[in-house]
Amino acid sequence: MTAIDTNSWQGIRAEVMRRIAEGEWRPGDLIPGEVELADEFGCARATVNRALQDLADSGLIERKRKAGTRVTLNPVRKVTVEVPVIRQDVEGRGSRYSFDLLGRREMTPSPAIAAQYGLRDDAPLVGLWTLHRTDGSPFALEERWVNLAVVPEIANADLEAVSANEWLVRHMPLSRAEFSFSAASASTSEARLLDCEPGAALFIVNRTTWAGDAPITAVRLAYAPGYVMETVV
Amino acid sequence: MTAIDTNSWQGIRAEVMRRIAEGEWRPGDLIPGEVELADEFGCARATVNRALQDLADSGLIERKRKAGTRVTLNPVRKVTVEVPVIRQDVEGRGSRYSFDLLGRREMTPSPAIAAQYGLRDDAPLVGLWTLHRTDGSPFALEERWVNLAVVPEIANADLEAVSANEWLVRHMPLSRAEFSFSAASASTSEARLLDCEPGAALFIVNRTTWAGDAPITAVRLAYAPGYVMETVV
DNA sequence: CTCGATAATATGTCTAGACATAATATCGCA
DNA sequence: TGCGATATTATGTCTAGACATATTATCGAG
Repeated sequence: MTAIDTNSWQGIRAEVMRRIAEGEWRPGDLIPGEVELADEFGCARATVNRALQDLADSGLIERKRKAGTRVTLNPVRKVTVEVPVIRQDVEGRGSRYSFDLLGRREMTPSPAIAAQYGLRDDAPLVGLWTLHRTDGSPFALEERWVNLAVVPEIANADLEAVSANEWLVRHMPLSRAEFSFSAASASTSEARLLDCEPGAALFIVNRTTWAGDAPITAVRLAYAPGYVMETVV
Repeated sequence: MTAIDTNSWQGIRAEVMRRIAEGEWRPGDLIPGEVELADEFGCARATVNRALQDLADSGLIERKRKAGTRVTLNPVRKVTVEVPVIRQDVEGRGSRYSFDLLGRREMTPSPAIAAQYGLRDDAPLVGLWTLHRTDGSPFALEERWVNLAVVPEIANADLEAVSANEWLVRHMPLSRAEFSFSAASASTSEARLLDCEPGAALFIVNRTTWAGDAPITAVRLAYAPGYVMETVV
């Protein structure tokens, strides 16, 4: 028998999930307190606590001090997706990765960009346009700007050899990132580069990476038609 | 001073994040072991463990028994997004929610659907088409099928009064769901219903909900142009 | 030198008990 | 009755110690 022992926190989590899944505890219900469950499962309260905290993190239950724990009314709200580094995304599908650096331009932010990221309008930026390929075919089109005030060294980097993304990962400390996902129609130039019809629906990922208050880099990735992003368990 | 006490697990997490963010510990580096950190911070090892586990969950560090803990090489991979119930999404933006039930049809699965979900080809399904509105304007178009073998009662439900989604939330126990996100061009009928140009790029969310091995319902949501899904902190 | 058994080690988890904290319930007073 | 102070309670967190487990390092035999 490979069943999970019921007095491990994962076993308790599974049992609580089962009771919720089978309707024993219904959405909105108050479930027994930690001491009661610990008693039932014959384990320490801390173990029950670990299990319930995990379930609360995943949004299945809601907990409040003194008020107790209840099953969430609107179940699936938080979802985790993986936004892979493109190279790994491609290679993970068993294909060969390559990229073309299409263009590179020193620039200052447009008023909209300057306002959005709190940059001075004479802040030095580098704009980079890259086409990522899978087995030679277009995979995603990347439009990126990098804040030279924060990362001046990138001005001298050989971005033909290493993609800007990988360069930044290797040279900058980790930091906070914000993502958004949307859809957009391919412009004529995007269509040409991605080898699709103008107006085709593209999946768009925007990512901004920050170091403290200063934005390091902002990226817009337009995936070739057919790209699907899936949730992980 | 509202600074977080350094010997609470959240304080330790913050300190570890700071050391990573400021480059003290660089991507790929091995960081000190739990006992060493516990000693440095003057707390129990379990407290350090809690902090590091949390950071590992968020993908900032990677941990292996005996091998130790190191800073992740490819920082931002796991991202959490909220996929709200549409009514709450609309009302959360301060708008009035309404919906039209466009159509409803008893059906059996197409061969593709049957294969995908492991259904018999004579399994009874209900197909539902709904237009969700925000302040009267089209917001999202929903195409849904419900597995009548699992939820026979929905055949008699008044789905003009309560949307199918809310009915299911209220009557079915919570269960596992799978999501995918993509982009698609609006068909002529979709364009008419969503009040946009045919071919416009639509953001698509697919969701399948399972009870054990049996799929309960599958939904395809096509959002009106302009919809952006953002990550939560 | 290679391979398999064994030792060493960092993380994973559990326990029992304690105190902290937030939110609710209740009581007493005006 | 209304309201503020107080008690109660469920969860949140920490500790010190113990044992479990995965993985790596090492050592010995062939």
